[in-house]
Amino acid sequence: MAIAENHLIALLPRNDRTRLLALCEPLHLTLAEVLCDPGKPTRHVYFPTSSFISLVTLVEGSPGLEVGMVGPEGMLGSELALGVVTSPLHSVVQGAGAALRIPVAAFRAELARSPALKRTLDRYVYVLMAQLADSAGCLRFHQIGPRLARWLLMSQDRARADKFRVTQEFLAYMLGVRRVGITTAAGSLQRAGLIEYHRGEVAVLDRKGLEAAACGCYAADRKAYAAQLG
Amino acid sequence: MAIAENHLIALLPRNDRTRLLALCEPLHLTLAEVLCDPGKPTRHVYFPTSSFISLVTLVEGSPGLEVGMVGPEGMLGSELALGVVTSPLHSVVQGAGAALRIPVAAFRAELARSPALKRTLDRYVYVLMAQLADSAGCLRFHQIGPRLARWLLMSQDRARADKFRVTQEFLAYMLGVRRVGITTAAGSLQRAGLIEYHRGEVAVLDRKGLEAAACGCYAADRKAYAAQLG
DNA sequence: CGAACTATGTGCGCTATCGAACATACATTC
DNA sequence: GAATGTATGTTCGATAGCGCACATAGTTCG
Repeated sequence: MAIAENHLIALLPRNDRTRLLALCEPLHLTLAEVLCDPGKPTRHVYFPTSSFISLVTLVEGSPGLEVGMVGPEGMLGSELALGVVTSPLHSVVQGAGAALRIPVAAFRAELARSPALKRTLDRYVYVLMAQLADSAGCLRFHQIGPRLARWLLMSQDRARADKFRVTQEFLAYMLGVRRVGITTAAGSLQRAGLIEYHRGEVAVLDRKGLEAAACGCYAADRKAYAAQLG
Repeated sequence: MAIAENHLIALLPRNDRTRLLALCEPLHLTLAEVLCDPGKPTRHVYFPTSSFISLVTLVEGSPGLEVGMVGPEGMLGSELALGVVTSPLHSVVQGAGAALRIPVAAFRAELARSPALKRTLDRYVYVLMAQLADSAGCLRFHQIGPRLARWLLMSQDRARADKFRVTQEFLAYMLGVRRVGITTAAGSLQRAGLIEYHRGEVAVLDRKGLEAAACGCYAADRKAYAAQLG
């Protein structure tokens, strides 16, 4: 299954890809599952195929804040490419679905063996850094509405579906705002006919319109990814 | 000069260090000099020895926002370790002083030759990522006062002096707030006897007190650095 | 010495967002 | 079909920080 459903794996030359896939164990990620805690040793790397994951930073007893998103275009555990075996971030499953995983030891061995894999990961790390930096600027300068629109687009891309599940409570947590703030912003998007929202189920009705409503960070992120791994 | 004044260089084994230093051109960085623009190809890597540099992200016509700081503990151009020759960020000299620089081509060649250099850079990239993620959380959850205190401590560390030059205007730009916000916050710190501020010259009077006034992000950053490169 | 510039300080009304409490409405289970 | 839980909507007062305009005080330079 899932031969090329993850884009990073798809980018590998045939031989490297085959070897990597041989190490992979397919599994299902369930909503809200925590795949890794900051500081703790990474046990597996994950390549989402139809699932996606939020990267969440914690500072000083704050509730948390999403600073990155990983779906079939990326992977969890890219810090191994840097020779570091702990993640600085929380990783929470945000869209349930399928993923491939590989134990750390096996992955490191393959990393040492496959220069193509190494190069791909290096580039992905760079994309992640760009995403982190963007997140900070977006957080400071953009209002809730555009940030929400951006988030919905990013999720839609990764879920590879026009509908997906997410409560306002969760969204508030991700964006670092009150739930009420989401209620208001989502209400606007809905009234504008861009989305439909009902009890934890969002449907994107007008993709173009939503892109127009989102802040430029969405486009910037995509561009950064495309430049390195497009 | 400057044999081990940069910590990353100091970490290298003698032979690698000697080779690297042979490539280095010492130079003086002047205040507000822009060393690199996002998207543009990196021409040189820089190892500050007594200078320091701000990493600034730009989003959608916003004035900019500091997301990282590089002094004698780090370097500019670590993205080369990822095989990428453009930086995602602006780099602005924030503390004038000495640095070593190496043309990109020579540095890449040395990188290919020295596994120790590669490993050091990889770890540094990881530290930078942690700093970026922290910055985002700090920005969202911490108030101006603690953020300013953190910034002053980070600068003091990198300037390796108790006094350094910085205007409130510049500080406002770095922290992404109004100048007036800095006036107020700096006034508080001064009244509390932690710093002395006069026309672009800050003196840290009470280091411990300032650490207490800073948000936990300062300690977190140091810890992350020490864990990888301490 | 005076002019021009740079750096800091102050005051005022404004807005996005906050925090908390409460009100509905749909969904599930017994 | 009553009860419980989950998801969303509304209201209200509070506040951190904003944008702007203007005041003051060192500094530099002709």
